[in-house]
Amino acid sequence: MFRPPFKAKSRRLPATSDAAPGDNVVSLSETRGAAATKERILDSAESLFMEHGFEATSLRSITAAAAVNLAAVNYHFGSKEELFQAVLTRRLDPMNHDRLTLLTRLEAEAAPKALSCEKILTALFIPALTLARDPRRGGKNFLRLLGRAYADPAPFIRQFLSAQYAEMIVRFKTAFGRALPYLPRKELSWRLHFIMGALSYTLAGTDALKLIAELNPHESDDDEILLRRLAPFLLAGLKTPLPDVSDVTRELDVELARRAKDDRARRTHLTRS
Amino acid sequence: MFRPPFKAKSRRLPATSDAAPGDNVVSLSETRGAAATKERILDSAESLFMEHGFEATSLRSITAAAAVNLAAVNYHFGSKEELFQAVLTRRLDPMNHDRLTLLTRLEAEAAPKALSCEKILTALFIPALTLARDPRRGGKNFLRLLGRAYADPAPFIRQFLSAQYAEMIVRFKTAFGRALPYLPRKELSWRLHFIMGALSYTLAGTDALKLIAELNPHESDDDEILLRRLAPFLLAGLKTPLPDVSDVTRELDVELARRAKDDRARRTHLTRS
DNA sequence: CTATAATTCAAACAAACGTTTAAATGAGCC
DNA sequence: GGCTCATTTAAACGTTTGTTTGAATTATAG
Repeated sequence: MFRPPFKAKSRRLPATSDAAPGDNVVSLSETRGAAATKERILDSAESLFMEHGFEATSLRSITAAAAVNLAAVNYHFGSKEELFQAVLTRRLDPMNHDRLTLLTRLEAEAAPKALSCEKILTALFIPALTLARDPRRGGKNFLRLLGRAYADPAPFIRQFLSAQYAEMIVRFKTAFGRALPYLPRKELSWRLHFIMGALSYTLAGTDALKLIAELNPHESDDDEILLRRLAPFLLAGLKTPLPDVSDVTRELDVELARRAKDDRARRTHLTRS
Repeated sequence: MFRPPFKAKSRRLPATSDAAPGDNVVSLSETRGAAATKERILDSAESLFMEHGFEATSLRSITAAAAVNLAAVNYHFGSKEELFQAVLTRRLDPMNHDRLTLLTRLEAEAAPKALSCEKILTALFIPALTLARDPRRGGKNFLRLLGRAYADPAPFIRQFLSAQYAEMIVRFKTAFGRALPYLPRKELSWRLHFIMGALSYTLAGTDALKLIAELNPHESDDDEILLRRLAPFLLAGLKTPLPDVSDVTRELDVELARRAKDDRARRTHLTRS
């Protein structure tokens, strides 16, 4: 009997994991015990969810890769959805916390002057890069998984990500607002939206576009090079003057007007024939 | 008996659809017949794939929404995967063809001078916008679906998209290369990658980030406004000087160095204790 | 009208899915 | 040692999945 207490916030831990939180013993030489089982499941799930997506990854493939019993997922996490959230939380939570900490420190260092956009963007990028470069954790896998989760239609994923990102986004938006006081708040919201989109999309590393870039395989795997190129690109967009004085919107208007005219012409031609 | 000939490239069409290709009779007042069945399936599949993704959408839900028999999908398209490809092809093929045509025309108009980045970006955006605004076709649904397909891990989707985009990407890359001759080809590849990513991500319209933008609901649905904001943003990034003289990379280096130092300090502290 | 091929239909298929069950196993405490 | 939990295990649960089948239906051609 004895139903799994997976809903309990803090249940009695097994003997193998009585290390205080904060110690980085993680799970070295820990090959059995409940905590080790949970971690093996999380690791396998992370790479399999990354590779095939949430729906297309079966619990059987996860438990097989983790060398644990099928029922272990439901016992330790409750359900497949909760497992997925646990996979995301494990790395996303520290990363976003890292971002906030770094932003706060940089703000304190720059006080009383406002932080530059360069430094704010740095606070956004560095924690992601740190995660990607950490060899202990499957950081690269995770960032890909995260990028995919952003585009996943499943409601529970979207809800979860919104909640996870909400606080961080607000903080960064006010920071950027201070750095770009001339920029209307709504325009800033758009640009921040574009930045987060480009970041998550780029880190997802969809190889569907690898042929666009003609990159050396090893180079496209280096996230540092990637962010080093992405950051100036996004920063230029962030700092650009308001769109209503831009050349490109004028070109858009020209073509839109031409299409409208063509459309009218085609319509009258059809009614006459 | 009479097995479905869904592999035959051009099989005899039913009586209701003997219109020559190119006529835009589409399927008005066509509520029965094989062609109408195929189109109803495509419409339902488009919106359901958009809403739930490929894996999470069942053939039963598609056929129910289309009011056709369950077996109709396998009869007319062969399999679920082929149906998905048909859904993408139906709109993506004309849209990319439209892009190439528009680019060619603009190049001819500007000859012998090189095309400006603004005009090239226009050739990239206008066909997508035209598709989105066409009320006859579920353009908006489709663009969302497309954005999601870009992030889908399924191999057959990635392969398919690569093939669909290959030609168009090459043409646009050479056009941008002519407009930005000072820019190294590899850097251009990166920036084009970022542009395609931001475009697909933005058009996907993931509402996970709606709270970032604090937008009016109706405003976030207007793809024209969206592209009007996105275009100047991306254009500024495209035209920005090389990253090795950028301020933001310097800031990235500062923080990376600091992290490396902290890391060394932490390591020595641990070995001493 | 009749023959013939194309399409639709209800039903069934085997396989895979997430989840649940109850017994077996394991380790820590008195 | 015996007791008590937490954990693991193998098996089965009931659904749902994409696909196939063969007959019924419909439309076209001669």
